[in-house]
Amino acid sequence: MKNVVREPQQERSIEKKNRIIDAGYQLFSEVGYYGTNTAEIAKRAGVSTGIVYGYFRDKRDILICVLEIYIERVFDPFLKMFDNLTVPVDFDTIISKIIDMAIKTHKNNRKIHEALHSMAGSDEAVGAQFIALEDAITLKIAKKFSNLGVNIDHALEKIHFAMDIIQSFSHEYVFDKHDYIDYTVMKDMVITIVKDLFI
Amino acid sequence: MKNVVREPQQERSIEKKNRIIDAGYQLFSEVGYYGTNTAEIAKRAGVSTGIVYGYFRDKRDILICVLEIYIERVFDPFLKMFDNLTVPVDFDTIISKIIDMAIKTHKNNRKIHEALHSMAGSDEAVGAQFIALEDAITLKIAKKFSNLGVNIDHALEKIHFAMDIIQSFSHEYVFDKHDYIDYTVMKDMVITIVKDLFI
Amino acid sequence: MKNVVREPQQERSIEKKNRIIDAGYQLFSEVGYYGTNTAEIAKRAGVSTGIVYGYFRDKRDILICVLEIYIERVFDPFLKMFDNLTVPVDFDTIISKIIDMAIKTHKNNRKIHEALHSMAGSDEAVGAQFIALEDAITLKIAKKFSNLGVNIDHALEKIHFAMDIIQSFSHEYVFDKHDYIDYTVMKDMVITIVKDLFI
Amino acid sequence: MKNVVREPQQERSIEKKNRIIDAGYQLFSEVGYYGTNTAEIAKRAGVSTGIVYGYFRDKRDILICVLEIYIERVFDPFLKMFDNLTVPVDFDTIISKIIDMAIKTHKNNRKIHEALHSMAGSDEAVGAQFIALEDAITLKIAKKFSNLGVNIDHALEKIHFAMDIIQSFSHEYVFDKHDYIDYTVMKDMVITIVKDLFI
DNA sequence: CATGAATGAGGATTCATTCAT
DNA sequence: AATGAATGAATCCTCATTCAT
Repeated sequence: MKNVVREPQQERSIEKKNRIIDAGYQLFSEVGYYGTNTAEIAKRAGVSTGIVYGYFRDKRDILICVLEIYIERVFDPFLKMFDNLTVPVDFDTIISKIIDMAIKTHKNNRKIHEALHSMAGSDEAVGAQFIALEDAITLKIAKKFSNLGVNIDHALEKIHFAMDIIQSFSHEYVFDKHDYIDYTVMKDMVITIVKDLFI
Repeated sequence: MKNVVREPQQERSIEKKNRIIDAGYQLFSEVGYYGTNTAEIAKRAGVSTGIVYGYFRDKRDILICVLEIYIERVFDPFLKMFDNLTVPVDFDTIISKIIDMAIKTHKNNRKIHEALHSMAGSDEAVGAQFIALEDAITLKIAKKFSNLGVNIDHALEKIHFAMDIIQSFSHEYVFDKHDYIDYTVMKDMVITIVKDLFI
Repeated sequence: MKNVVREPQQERSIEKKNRIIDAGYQLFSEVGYYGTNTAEIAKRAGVSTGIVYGYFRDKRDILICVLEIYIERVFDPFLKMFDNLTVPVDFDTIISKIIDMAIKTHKNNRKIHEALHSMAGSDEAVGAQFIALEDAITLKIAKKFSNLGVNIDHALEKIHFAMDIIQSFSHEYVFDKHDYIDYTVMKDMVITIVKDLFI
Repeated sequence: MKNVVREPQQERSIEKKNRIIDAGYQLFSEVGYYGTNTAEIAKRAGVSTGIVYGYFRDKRDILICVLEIYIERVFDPFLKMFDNLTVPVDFDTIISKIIDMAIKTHKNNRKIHEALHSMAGSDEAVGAQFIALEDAITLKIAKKFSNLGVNIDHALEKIHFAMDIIQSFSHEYVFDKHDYIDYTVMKDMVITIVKDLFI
């Protein structure tokens, strides 16, 4: 029974595992998955190369954990925005808030976002995680509306697509920086479009 | 003077260079940039590994050329759609056509699209190319409208964002396949939204 | 004073040391010396990896102990067969019995036998042990005959060689399984040959 | 199609492949399979580590090739001894010759013999090769006798077992060196025994 | 005595790139 | 211009052994 990955119970161990994930997070952000080697991760985490394999099956396993952290960090606050929603839904406010948050998280995580997304194509599990995430968000929001008694035609399609648009815009906003674009104008466009979808 | 990359003049040479690019195109599509090695590219192209470095500075150089071909293949026909545009602009028709074409090119090039996009984050030149491309399209379309005497408020922002939405949807359409989504419905949403932007 | 190997006095300790040896015995049998790692030995023995080095200098030291156990288990009963020998020696019976026992022990210990023998070539101590063992057996049997007043020309050579033949046959019998060989016939050949040596 | 092993056509290449095999042969002899690393093999062969994997799938592949060479070197001359056999068979002479040759080849190849045999237990292919070899020898000799019109009861068992005995003796002769054994006496015993088998 | 986390040297293998022909 | 053999640094991962607790 080789390749057994320790499931750390000790506080110190958990902290060490987290340090490794953090190091991976940073390095994948900085130089991408393929630009990072395990020795570097270990060094950055302040541990030996060997122990990395005490906590993770392999390098890819670190990637998966980084992905989990990323999702937690980026999407959990996003989902929480819908917890306090009340009727009548003030779409104007919520949409604006969501876009602001999307921009903010994109800004704070732009490099790791790129790095992870670029793996989605080649690594099945990573791709699946992203899809699962979109599903979770779409379904959760739909359920929320349903619970509030708000009926929306083609709710799933609208929610999903609104998300796509917002993502796309946030990405645009944070990365591309086409200098001929007035992003304030564009942001208003997004708000209008998304609002129109739901009202 | 080492590392001089031959600019092939002979027909045979040009054809050989293209074969290499094609091989790269295929392999990057199939297994991604990091999953491909130069020996494999050479073999697929029917040339020796050595000569690859006669035509290309390094492996990345092949990537850049593949990217060029990709852009040519995918975006040139896209741009041509606007050549025959006449006033009054039939937005309904043109938007529908564009979406159909976007879906079609996404379908035909889904793997290479993934592969190249995943490089945009880690390779500056690749990222720059994508941005330049978006610029070219946005500006060309804007100019076309201008030439036709069609005045649109915030034309650049609208065109750019319309493109983003269509890209996003095409991607969604071709890749994700969330089973709870009715993509026909979504497509109509996209058409409506984009039309509303311009009318 | 580092690296001092504890000589366990406590009963519990002795039992623990034996458990480690047993674990080594099993694992060396199953996957060979190089296919076994110390962590696995510790786990199988139900002890920590660290304490293994409390009882053994290093991994090889476990091997040596396993070898001792092996010799004890396999050859002691063999030697005991000669204890009750009486004159006139009934070679027919004793040879037959010895062959049967050799086959039986080979069968019961085939894997560890392989594992240990394969180390004899590369590890001097292991090789020496095997030689010492053969010496012990040969000399003990010779002495027995001498004590019984049985005189045999070139007794040492005959005994030693008889042993070789029987070993070789047992090995053949248990391992090779050439399907064109009738091992019953072969066994009779062995008995005849060995008998002829001594009568 | 990765991991393609060059099948060298060029003279220079064949010579290089042989140099690697020879280096493996030597090193496996000197320090065993597990005591040898590929870098060392490459160095000894005067090539780079990389090219080793141009000629061999992996380290084990080198072992297999070494085994082939070993078999060729050791057993081919052995088989050739039977080519010129005529009736009536002079068992006395041929057996004596075979034993002499067996001793000689054992002497010349004692270390590699040990190294390869020690792998037979853990590597299925190596084990199978040894068995196939014994089969080939046994069957070839049997056929020879048959072709010569020499009829032997239980020929296969006798030939096989004679081989076993000779092997065993040669091994004894070359390796063990129990100092109380007179190997000249023992050799005569072997000759007598084997002769008695066939006459 | 005991634990099991930690170490880090070592090893097999890959692959972008160069070079002799 | 072309070949493909050759290079060797780099990488992932293992595991015997040590050490803090």
